[in-house]
Amino acid sequence: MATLKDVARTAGVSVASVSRVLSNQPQVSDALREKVLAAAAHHSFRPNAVGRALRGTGTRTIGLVVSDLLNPFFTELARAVEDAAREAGYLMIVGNADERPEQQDLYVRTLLERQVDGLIVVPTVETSPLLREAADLEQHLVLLDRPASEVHAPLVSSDTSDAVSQLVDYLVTTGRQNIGVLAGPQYAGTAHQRLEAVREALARHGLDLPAERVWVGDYKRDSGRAQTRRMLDERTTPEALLVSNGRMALGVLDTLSHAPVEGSPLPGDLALAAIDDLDVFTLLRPSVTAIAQPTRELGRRAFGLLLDRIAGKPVESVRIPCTLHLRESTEPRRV
Amino acid sequence: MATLKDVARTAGVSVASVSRVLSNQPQVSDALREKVLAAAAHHSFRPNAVGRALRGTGTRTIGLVVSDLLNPFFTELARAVEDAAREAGYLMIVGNADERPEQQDLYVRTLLERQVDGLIVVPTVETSPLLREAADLEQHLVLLDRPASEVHAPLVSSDTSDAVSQLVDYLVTTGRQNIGVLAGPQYAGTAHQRLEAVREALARHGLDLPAERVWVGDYKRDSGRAQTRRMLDERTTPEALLVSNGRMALGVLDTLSHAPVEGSPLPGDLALAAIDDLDVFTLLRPSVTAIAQPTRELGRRAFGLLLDRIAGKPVESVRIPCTLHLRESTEPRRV
DNA sequence: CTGAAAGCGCTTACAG
DNA sequence: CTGAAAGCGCTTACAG
Repeated sequence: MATLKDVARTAGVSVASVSRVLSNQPQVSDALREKVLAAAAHHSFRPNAVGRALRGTGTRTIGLVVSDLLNPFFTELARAVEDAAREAGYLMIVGNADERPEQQDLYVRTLLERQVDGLIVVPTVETSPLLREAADLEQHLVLLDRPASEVHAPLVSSDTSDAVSQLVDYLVTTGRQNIGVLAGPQYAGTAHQRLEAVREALARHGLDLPAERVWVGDYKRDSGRAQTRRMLDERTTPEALLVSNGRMALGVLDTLSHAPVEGSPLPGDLALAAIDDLDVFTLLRPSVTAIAQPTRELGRRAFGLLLDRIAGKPVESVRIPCTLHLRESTEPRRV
Repeated sequence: MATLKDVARTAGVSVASVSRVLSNQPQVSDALREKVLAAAAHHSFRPNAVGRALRGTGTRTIGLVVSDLLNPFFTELARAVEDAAREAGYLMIVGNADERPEQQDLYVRTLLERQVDGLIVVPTVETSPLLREAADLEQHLVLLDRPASEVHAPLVSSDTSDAVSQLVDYLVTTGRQNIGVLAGPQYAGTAHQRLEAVREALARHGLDLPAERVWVGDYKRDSGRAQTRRMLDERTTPEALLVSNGRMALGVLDTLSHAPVEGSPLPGDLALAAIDDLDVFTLLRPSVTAIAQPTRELGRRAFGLLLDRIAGKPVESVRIPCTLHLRESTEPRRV
């Protein structure tokens, strides 16, 4: 590949002049500009961003590390961050931690070494010494979706409590008091919050959430299947089940539709709702009630905060409320 | 951030020695190694990959530009490439062209400027001067999933013809001769191939595929909805419809399930099959027959070819066959 | 085994 | 308006 030097030689000018022309600096004569542009075109010159970055003007690159890129929620989140980044002239590099702390740290380390101008992380686990260190070393860091303890960085997350509260109100007032939860994994900061939101909403009706009505999965589809089998085996099926994320809900549905008893128990016997709204929920029969997260808004705000941090402005954590979509899967019994 | 120079100063040695220790070169004394490691730890030293890359040892980064990252097929494809890259010690940067040629070129240009060691592209359109130029300038380029004309680069793609042939055989021998196709957009190289595969399979049975039984969408869900409405309005519904990708099939299902006539026409009246197998197809009722692409294999092979190119080995294009999954949506009429 | 020095491709004060 | 020169952080022949 041709370099500035090559272009300078064919144009018969200095590399400094070539650099000025190609970076659109105003103080250059038209004659010089013309010579340089012709030479650049002749060489199919493409600037080397590595050289430029080393000089210290930043890399115009941000990193995004998500906990699981195959999860459609994170795919859409990544997409929102990417759109915002591209509009602002930044390139986004995504790393997929796949819910593995070592892999998360591998990406964080790699991205820092590549001198990204800032980093957005959906923490896989609640605690990471590397993230803590990065924040303390004044790296530009923004947390997204999930909190991470002792990491001094702003967090952009969704607030499920209002929507959960509306959902619980609806279930209880239509006769379902015996409500169970398929919660997310301990290590994910969101799992705990969502569980608490249900507990508080129930408490407002004077109801409690005993341990035998809480199952725990890992946010993947298979755990939805496994926990549902356990629930059916234990004959402890509640009247309504609130599933902490979308993919587990698919697993639940899959197992219910293959349950030993002919026919699906929905919605007659078991009302079902998910936190996290998937495209397909409207296609299934019964369609699935869900709490939709403000996904694109989350991504957009996270990038906004990061830009502010890079620009040295003060930033604060942000919480954005979710929306409840009532569908067939929570309709009251017909009796 | 601390640099090699800082570490050298505190260790009381030269930067060359620090570099040698930190890159695990063998010819260093234990005493020196110890001093350097201590100093590096003291500074929380993190090597600057930009400095290293400029020196000319490559960036250990590859770029992947996909035509639409929100399409689960490409998400999984990206994931497969990422896994292969990570295992080989490479970082992958994804760019999402969103089916827009200018955006594809933006990413290709940006990635080349950042000195990626190689580039894998799912071409949004059949032709791109920039891609052609990149290939001709000896950049390491591999095309994935879709061909691009006049671009001198190897292609890794899936071969649907066998699976389509099996599917058509099944439909015809079980009494469905009037077969229609919802094809993909002209600009995608795969769309044409898939349509031809159906045409050839039908020809083997002495059947043809007239223009009035071919609808054209853009691989997105909404176009599945729109074309289905057209089909219903025109009262030209065939006995079986083969949809060229998964998301359009979801749109078709959505519209059929809301069709004016009560009840879904599946599978009694209209057999449905998709090219591209989505997770949810097994959850829907009827479950949806699909031709599954060897997604992970495609991603893995593409990265393999790229590594070979980078290593200077000769590489050839690869085609990998698809697999047919017969499900309820193509079951013969019960009559 | 270790160090001094050159150089990767760029940008930007500093002169003129 | 233009050029010569320094320097970003690293690696690697070249000496010793």
